[in-house]
Amino acid sequence: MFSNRIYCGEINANDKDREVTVFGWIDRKRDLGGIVFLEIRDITGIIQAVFDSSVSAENAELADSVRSEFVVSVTGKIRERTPETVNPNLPTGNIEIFASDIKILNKSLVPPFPIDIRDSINEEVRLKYRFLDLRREDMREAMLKRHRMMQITRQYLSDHRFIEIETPILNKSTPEGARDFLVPSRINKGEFYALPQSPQLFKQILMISGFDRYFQIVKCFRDEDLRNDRQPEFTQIDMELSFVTPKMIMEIIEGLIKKTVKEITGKDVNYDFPVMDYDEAMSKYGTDAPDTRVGIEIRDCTDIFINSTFNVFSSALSSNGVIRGFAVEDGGRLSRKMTDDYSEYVKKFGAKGFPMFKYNDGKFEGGISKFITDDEKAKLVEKFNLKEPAVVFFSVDKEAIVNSTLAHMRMKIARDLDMVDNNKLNFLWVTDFPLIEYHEEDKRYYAVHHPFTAPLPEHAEMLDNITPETARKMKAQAYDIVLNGVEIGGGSIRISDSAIQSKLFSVIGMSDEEARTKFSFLLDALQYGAPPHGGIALGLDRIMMLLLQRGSIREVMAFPKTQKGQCMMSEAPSPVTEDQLNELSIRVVRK
RNA sequence: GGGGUUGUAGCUCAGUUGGUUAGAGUACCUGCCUGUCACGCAGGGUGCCGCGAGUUCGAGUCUCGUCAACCCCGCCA
Repeated sequence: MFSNRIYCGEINANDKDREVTVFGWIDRKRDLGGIVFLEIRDITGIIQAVFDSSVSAENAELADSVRSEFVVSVTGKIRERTPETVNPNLPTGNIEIFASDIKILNKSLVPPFPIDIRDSINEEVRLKYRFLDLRREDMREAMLKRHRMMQITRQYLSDHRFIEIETPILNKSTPEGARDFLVPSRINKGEFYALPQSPQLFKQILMISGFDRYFQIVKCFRDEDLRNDRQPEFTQIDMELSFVTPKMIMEIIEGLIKKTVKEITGKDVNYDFPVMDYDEAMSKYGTDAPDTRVGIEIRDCTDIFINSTFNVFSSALSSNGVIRGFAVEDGGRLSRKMTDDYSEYVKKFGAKGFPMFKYNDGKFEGGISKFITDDEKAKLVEKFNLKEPAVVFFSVDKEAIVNSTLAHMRMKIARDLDMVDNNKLNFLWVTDFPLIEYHEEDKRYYAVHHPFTAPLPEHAEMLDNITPETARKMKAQAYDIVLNGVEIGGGSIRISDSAIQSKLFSVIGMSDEEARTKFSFLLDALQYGAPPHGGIALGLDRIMMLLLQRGSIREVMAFPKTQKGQCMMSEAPSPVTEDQLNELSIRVVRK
């Protein structure tokens, strides 16, 4: 019965006079009495079928009896529409099926929300009825393009000699980094697997095994709080290569990205991805993932105000703070209300305020301008290259707060003033991340990327003599790829010198025994002829989100979870039976 | 753990200063209609105003609490 099927969206004028049968859902019905139009939808698109009661009253009556989302088969002859009845809004709008038969294959309840229009519907309802939501145009497009991206990736990487190898989902827990999802072991009572945060250790093992280029499109799991670009399970395009430099990896990734962007969006990315080191990104943009679509840059003004008598500035400077700011050439569009709101808004970043002044016709006005000396004014004009009417904002606090505040406000103001070009795709490599970071509260160092990341060769000896200050200066062979201010991937060259590896472990406060219990198999393997190697992982969901210009990665995932990690459709997570718990020797403690 | 926004018909949303019978569009149901394509026309209200307390003669509206979704900080590479 289904063997002579043709897809709705694939019928065209060349099929004229052909008798076809389509199978699909009722997208819409227009009953004009003696004539009934049905729009039939399948995975490829929509086609109109016509039922004329003067040809078959029986068929027209049956067509009239269908409702939205009924599943039908329609048989008939393809014919061209007369010019005045062509629908230019429909890809198949120049033709239609002149139906000779219709069968109702299944009925449907009235759907809880419309399938046929691109209206924004409450996400809670969409997620509960995801099976219906996925029938809608936006989701269908997202799923088809996501499939396309995975196909391109597999083809491209295979062409570049990468081999796709699966790694375990049931894994060993390592308390470094994000929280693990744990899975109790029935056979080994009291013990747990962890779901992988990434296949990091296994892909390094594969290098040692001689598979010199590995890749995998793989689910990763992190039990952390959610955001619009963060889900507890997400998909990475993970890879690892032997005998490579960062430059080689970056070239391979650029090739893949450019091909993907072309296929998914039709756009050409005809520039080499700029490379910026971490220190420059932090000083100009206050973040390691700058959105370079916005030209506003941060400038350090600490030296200008070193002798300032303005209390806000002087007290911050006396407690080791910094003063940084940026200028917005706003053409007078920033209102008093907006700047007032901003000084409230910055509090979420830990800032106490958001001092500003306006620059107009060579004069400083409003805000803190009366606390600025003529000498300071001259220096500020030069520092920010002030010419046009502009507003200059400052942040004054500890460096981390200043960076965070300015990074966020730079983007917020740009969005408020409509200064962000949504058609741009600004890719950027950020390199030379710090290798380790000192945590004030814990009084210890942490690996910024992960503890197998190699330092820059010329910085390796700094490991012998680490202080919180020198730690900031020791850089890693680590690189992130950023698109429009979102980190879409990152990786590093790994340590293959066991002396450096054990030094690094000791610096981050991990004893040999501790390292051995956590990573024993990798440390063992590294002693059996480990090739120099490195890798990278791309966030598939985030890339799709950005390329399709969707507001969250949930829009490009078939079955995402809510912010509380729940699936509205299956209602996971859920309690389990006492028997199941007993079998696992687990008791739930209720608080 | 914290801050914010939202929650009224299946869906999208309005609802004034607290005022007596809670509305619009759409969907849905019934009928009419032979070239529609967001078809049109006529008729029909299908409601736990998220939930629970409180204030009040009276609460969709005010207060407190609570739940959920979303956004953000912390957290997370």
